[in-house]
Amino acid sequence: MEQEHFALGGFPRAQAEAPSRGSIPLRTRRTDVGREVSEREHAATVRPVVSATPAQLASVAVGRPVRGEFTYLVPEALAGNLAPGQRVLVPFGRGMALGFYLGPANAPVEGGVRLKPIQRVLEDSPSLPKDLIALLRFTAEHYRYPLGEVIRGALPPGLSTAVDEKEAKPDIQFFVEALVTEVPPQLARAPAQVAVLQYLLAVGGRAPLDEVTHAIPGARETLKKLATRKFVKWVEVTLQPGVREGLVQNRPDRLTPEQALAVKELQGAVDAGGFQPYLLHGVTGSGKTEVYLRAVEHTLARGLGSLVLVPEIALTPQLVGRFRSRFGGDVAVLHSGLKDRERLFHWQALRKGTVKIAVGVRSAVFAPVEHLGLIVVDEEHDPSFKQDEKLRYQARDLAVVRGKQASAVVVLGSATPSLETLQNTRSGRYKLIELKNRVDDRPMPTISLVDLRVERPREGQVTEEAPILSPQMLQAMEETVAKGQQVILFLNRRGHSTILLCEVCGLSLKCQDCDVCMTHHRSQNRVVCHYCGVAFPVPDSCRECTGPLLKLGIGTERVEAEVLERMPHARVARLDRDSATSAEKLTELLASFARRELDVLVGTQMVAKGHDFPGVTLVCVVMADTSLAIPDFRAAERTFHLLTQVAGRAGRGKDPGRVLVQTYNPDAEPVKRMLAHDFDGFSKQELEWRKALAYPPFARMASVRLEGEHPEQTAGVARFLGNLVGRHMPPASAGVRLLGPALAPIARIRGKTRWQLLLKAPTHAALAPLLARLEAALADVPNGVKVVIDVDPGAML
DNA sequence: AGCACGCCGACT
DNA sequence: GTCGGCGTGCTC
Repeated sequence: MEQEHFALGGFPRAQAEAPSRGSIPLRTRRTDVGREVSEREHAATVRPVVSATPAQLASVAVGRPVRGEFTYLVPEALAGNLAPGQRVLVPFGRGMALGFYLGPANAPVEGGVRLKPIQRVLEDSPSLPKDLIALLRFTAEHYRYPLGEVIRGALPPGLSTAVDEKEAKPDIQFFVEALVTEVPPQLARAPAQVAVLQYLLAVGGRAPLDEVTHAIPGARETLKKLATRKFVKWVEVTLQPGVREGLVQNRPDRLTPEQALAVKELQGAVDAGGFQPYLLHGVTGSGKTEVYLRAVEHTLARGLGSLVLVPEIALTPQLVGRFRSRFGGDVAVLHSGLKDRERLFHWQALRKGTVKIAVGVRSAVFAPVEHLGLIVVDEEHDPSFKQDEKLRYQARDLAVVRGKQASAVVVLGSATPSLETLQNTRSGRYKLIELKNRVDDRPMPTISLVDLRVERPREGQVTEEAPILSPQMLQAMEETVAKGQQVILFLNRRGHSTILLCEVCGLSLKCQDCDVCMTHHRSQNRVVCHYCGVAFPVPDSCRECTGPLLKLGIGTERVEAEVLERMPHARVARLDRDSATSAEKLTELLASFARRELDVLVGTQMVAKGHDFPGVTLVCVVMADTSLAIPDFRAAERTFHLLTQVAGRAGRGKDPGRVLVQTYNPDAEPVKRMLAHDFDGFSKQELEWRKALAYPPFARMASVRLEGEHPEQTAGVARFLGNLVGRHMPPASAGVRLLGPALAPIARIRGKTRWQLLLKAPTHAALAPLLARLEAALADVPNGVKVVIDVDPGAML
């Protein structure tokens, strides 16, 4: 408001605004005919006559964190040579900046700015294809992020700096190829070589060297040994279409009737051309991946490109392997481990159309796949599709937008679809394809409940030694291991005990800088804050009153310890962020479990994701309650997803699976419904609840998060922004609601006070003007307070 | 993000 | 009296 007044010179709005629209920034000038015209008019009437071409003005996104597009003059030498999507060098501020030519600008800039000319063009053919420009523009607009930064972030590092075009070095890539079809017995005493060879065989016998060395550390040396023993050979491959002979050996001949129908439907849609979104709702183990593969195969045969998004490559090596083994060099696998040069190479290969399939994590939604015919989002409900820093985009949502812009078929696949996608299907926007049965008629696992209120009486004392595995669970584990089958134990909390409570004064040990309890990690003999990472030796008494500390709340470390104690003969490992410290460690642990070198795997949600371990016949949920109490409107949905996904790890091989769920809340909706395999019932109920309270998918949200050193100042800014929203609130009929400002659920992290505001509205369009206001107001926020706007937020924490 | 301009403390 | 602290503001 203050700013508006200042800009308008204190005139009453009505008087000041009308003339300002057209003429404020324009000086007048005298023309040949002696008539006074404004510069705007001058530009419009005289310039085309004086100099030849009308398209002398270029709209350019500058690769700096500044909002909006900038207008530049097109030097005569470049006129006609510019193509949208080209990287250009532009004078910006005092120096030069990387820019992206977006197209001709139609009007000169207001405010009497003297335009500067584009310095030069950095490449002959545009790095950005046209349809990507549209997607990136949408992204910048929707998620309120500077367009130049959005573009720069989408490009591989080699293209996101102002250097001249460079061809990615290798048009060849090193592959390694297995010369045997199974692990030869003479390797029995060389586990490293076995591991590498097994990886190679698992992905179809051939893989890029980089991929293998990324998956298995030290594989380079191991491969050299294998090569001298003639078990593998090195191949130089020119990445061009048609290098996939002999790569289709794991293609099943038969599909289930459901799969066949799904494939037929998708192939038909690809043939028909045009935008068509689908939800592929298939129970765990129903063979969704094979449906994707067939659809991609068909799309490729039509000469069209495919884009496949997966939640986390490290957790889905099998899926990547299947794409690799089916399509060989026609696939670009885009993951975080790529080196700059590889990234650039893949980008250019896709851009040139020599590689037509991209498989990757959320950022791959911006991969320059040419002639896009099909987009697949696997495990579409997975929260990792939402980026939680900088540009806070939802890759699954952008995939649908991209599909629409490119007139492509979009397949969102999941066993537990998000309620957003489900609602889009119910409303008829997406078509539904269902896979209700598992492949080979494998039964769904049987699920049974252990009511901890009954099964684990407190016996009058709560101690560190109180058992956490019920007799039923232990017995089931014993039976399973005795049969040579495998067990997964799931608990979504790290550490040994999660609360250290003083027996005398009742205070629990909290982090000094964060508003959370410290977790005891016994293996490190330390207490750790899971938010800021601070750690120190376990205190033996209360900080306040020196009373003795009680260790409450269980984590995976404690579960592991108990399994080791109760089943000393079993081979046990733990999989969580503490044990899988690197991507390599993680793959190694998973591979080791897959090779059945372990009987029991204890883990956090890392064990829940799409793994395919045929040996697992028992899944135990140690405590289903951990994610129920989180103050987030999606807590129930998350819990249901997590439980269903982890249960889905059971019985994927020839032996039937079973699931045991321990809980203190057997009547909680997600627990009850998961037990009954009742996805429809759960989602119906949950959707009703969301509708009643106007939460997504029946509303759009944006959250404004503040974080600041000084509690008072931060609170002040939160109130300021709250007032600002209040003043610009549209009429009540628009249905926009402001919740807060309020202290965030975790009010302090790393010593910074946190506040948040939540905006809800029936549509994003109703929200957009408010967000624009907020964004403009951020300039007035003092430096000590950081504010971010999160459009379509994932978690509320 | 850079890189200015711009008003208040310790130094030749 | 100057050198310089980093607080706001702009970059076509």
